[in-house]
Amino acid sequence: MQIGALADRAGVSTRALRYYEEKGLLRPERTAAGYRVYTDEHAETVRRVRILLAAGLNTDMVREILPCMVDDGEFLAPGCDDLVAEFERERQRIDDQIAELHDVRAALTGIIGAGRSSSAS
Amino acid sequence: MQIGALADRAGVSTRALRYYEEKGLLRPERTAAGYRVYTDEHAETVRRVRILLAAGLNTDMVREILPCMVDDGEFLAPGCDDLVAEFERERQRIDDQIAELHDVRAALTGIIGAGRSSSAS
DNA sequence: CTAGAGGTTGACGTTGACGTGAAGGTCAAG
DNA sequence: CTTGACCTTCACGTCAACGTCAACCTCTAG
Repeated sequence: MQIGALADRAGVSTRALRYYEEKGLLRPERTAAGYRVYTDEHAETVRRVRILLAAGLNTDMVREILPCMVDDGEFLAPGCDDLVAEFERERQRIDDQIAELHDVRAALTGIIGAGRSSSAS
Repeated sequence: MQIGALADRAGVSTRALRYYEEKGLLRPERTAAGYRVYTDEHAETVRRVRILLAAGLNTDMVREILPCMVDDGEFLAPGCDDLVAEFERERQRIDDQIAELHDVRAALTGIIGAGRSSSAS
């Protein structure tokens, strides 16, 4: 699979895929001519990258987490033990973020609800 | 209250306060010399601005929402009716974001838990 | 009156995740 | 053997929410 095909399939730009490689998130093979070649595993990796980035992690964190995300989640990849503390900090950050989002959501709901009642009056 | 005092009290930089004003989120009075003068209400507004920005809204959305956030939340300020649809889209965005965060949180928890069990082995 | 703390308006710098050409190599099709 | 789609590597542009620095003004205290 070449870069364009993966881009279509994953719904991202080719620029993004090259960027992910530049940041060490993706390591495609190369043809003799220098063309990037991707596998289905790369596609799965891209899916995970998108989710992690969308959650507010930066590429450095994603690069550290990716090798620790094994399919079954049964045990940890070697070297991931040392990163647990960092992951816990990140999880705390996410919890804070979720709490803030709930607050804003409640505020919005209040406004929207008030809008309904005021438009009904 | 001058800009430095509000900055200390609200835990933000003076630059941020001037930026909020530039974006129309804050309208302090001025002394004859041109110094900005803030009230307790401005402090409350800044608190709300921080929360909304932290939740991923941009200054344009915050500017629209702020006048709709009345203290009791009982009824809506005039002109806010028209924005309800926009607020509902924003709430949907927040819901999506929360869902994504929960996914990532679960993934992190899986990794952290696996780390514990593997380090115990 | 003078120092110093704090205020003012520009205006350019920063960061992260890409967008957007430019200039050129590669490859299957006609 | 050339067109056209796709690929390559630079390398500068973008956008939001500020940070930072410059040059200058204002107010209070000693």
